[in-house]
Amino acid sequence: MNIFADFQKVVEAAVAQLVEQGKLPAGLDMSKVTAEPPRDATHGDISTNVAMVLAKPAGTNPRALAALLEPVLAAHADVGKVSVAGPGFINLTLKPAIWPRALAAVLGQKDAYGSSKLGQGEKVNVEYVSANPTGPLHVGHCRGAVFGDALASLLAFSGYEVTKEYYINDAGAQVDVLAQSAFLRYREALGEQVGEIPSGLYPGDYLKPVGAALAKEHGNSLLSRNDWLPLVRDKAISMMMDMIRDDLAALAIKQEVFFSEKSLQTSGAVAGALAALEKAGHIYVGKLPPPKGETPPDWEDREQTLFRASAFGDDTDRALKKSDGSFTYFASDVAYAENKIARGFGQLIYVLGADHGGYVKRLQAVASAFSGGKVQVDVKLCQLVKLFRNGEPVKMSKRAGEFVTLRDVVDEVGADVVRFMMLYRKNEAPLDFDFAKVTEQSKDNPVFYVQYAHARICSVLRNAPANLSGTPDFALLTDEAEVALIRKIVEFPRAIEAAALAHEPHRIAFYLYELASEFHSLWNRGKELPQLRFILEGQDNVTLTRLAFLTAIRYCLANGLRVLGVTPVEEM
RNA sequence: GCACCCGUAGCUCAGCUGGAUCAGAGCGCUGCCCUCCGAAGGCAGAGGUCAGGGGUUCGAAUCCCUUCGGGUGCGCCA
Repeated sequence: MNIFADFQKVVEAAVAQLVEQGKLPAGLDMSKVTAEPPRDATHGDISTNVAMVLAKPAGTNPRALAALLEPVLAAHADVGKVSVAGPGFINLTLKPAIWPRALAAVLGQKDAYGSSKLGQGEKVNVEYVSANPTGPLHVGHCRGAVFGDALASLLAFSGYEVTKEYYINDAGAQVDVLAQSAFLRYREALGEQVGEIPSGLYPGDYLKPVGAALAKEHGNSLLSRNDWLPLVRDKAISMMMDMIRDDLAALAIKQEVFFSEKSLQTSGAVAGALAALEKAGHIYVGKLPPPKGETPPDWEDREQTLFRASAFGDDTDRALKKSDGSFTYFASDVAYAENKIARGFGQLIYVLGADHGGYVKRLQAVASAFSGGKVQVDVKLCQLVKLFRNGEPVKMSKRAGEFVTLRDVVDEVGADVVRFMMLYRKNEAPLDFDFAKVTEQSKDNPVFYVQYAHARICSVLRNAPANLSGTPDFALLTDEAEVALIRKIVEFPRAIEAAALAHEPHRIAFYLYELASEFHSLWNRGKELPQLRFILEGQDNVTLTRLAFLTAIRYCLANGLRVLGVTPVEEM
């Protein structure tokens, strides 16, 4: 039950009724009409802008239109009072009976409270992480990983059919370097002294097991073969991907599709995709102008095979083949997009690092070219995470292989903390992550604060006497703090829906923080006003009511946390 | 030079896709609240020309233009 969505329909019906009576013209655009909680709760329970939005197209003014709508809305069974305020807001105060019904609905829906059919089963592809399979994930990958995963589960919760996907970059030069690095470790495993790993190769110890595995599998037979590279490469990639999957599992992330870039090339999909574009007239051979301003010193003016991305909103056309005729990385992306679209996705979401900003338009251009503009592409760019330890920035040197791995962070502070903190900020805002702060058990730490609210509720429920008699009666919840919480509970589905539509999971994190805050506030009122406590001896009806009330709050907290992939803990 | 992101309180950031006593939260600062289900909390005070300027309309922190300031990226790397 989402009373705001419900009342939006009520408002629309009221307009339709007036149209039918000939008091309003037909064909009014309802898309900007909203029904939302008013900023100030004293204005009522639901506020709609219908009169202001429709006044002009209806050829009247907001106050007059509001006056027309007022009696129609007042006739609704759940509406207690209608008032017109300000420039033409219509405020509805609902009859008190609606709240017990709303709370009862929450208790009935349990774990499903907040879920919806918003997406109507539309197929959505969320691609995230997609780190090169050349080593373990590092902190930089954390944010995109968590963000993508939370967004995927948010969309699934909202009625979309979501596929979580990882694109394996197993076709470029970097995996040959990986193979060479692994081969060195192989020789090392056979007893050779390899010394310092030459620069340009991957120095990390994590390739030692790959070398050992190769030695175990092949003995020294690879040394005498000159075709060892593909074999070593495949083994190394496979072991790196196992490691990456393990890293992701530590963050409770499990993607279902791991899509190989190489498979696109070997299967001919890349050539096929280019042929399709060619046929549609989106490809030509030509020269790109050098970038404005400083011309790169190594600039050579050469002909390339180009995609007419500029026809689809990109700044310039994009190279599909290098000057030597081989495919660019982007060509694989083109084939990959074609593949995704062929699989029937209506929306493609890419979660990328902020350094891929220049890539957004060409991805949209490709999808547009293949789908005729029908498939939507949303690229979510995640800004950098800055690590701190007690206020001091953590230094990382990539050259020396001294980067902080994702695993290091998760091992130190726990998956729940990492996940919540990564989501407690808009994706396009940079994020500071201080090891000391995020593990602190105080209200300064939002993860803790929200979890604490949930644990406190569980604590009360544990302490409740078993043999209460009577029935809950939500009409007994009349204190302002209680009423505020009921409103907040009722808002939950709306918060989820808004977050899903905007592809912004951080909104849920903020909602949960606010909900927790209202709860802690009510709790403390119980210190000053003992009659507000949850468990009251000898007043079973009140106690039962408040326990049911707490349970409803708990569903909001737990369901919201679950969407974010954070465990709702019962004790701390 | 071009494109994208950002600019809100001393600090870190929200602001529900244009709404109303709307300028908010947390930290920090000042002062309060445990005989009581978890004080691991809560309440109150001080603090901002929403970077500057213009425009769009009933209405702008939010949309458009522009200036300034910060970040990222910019043919064949992946």
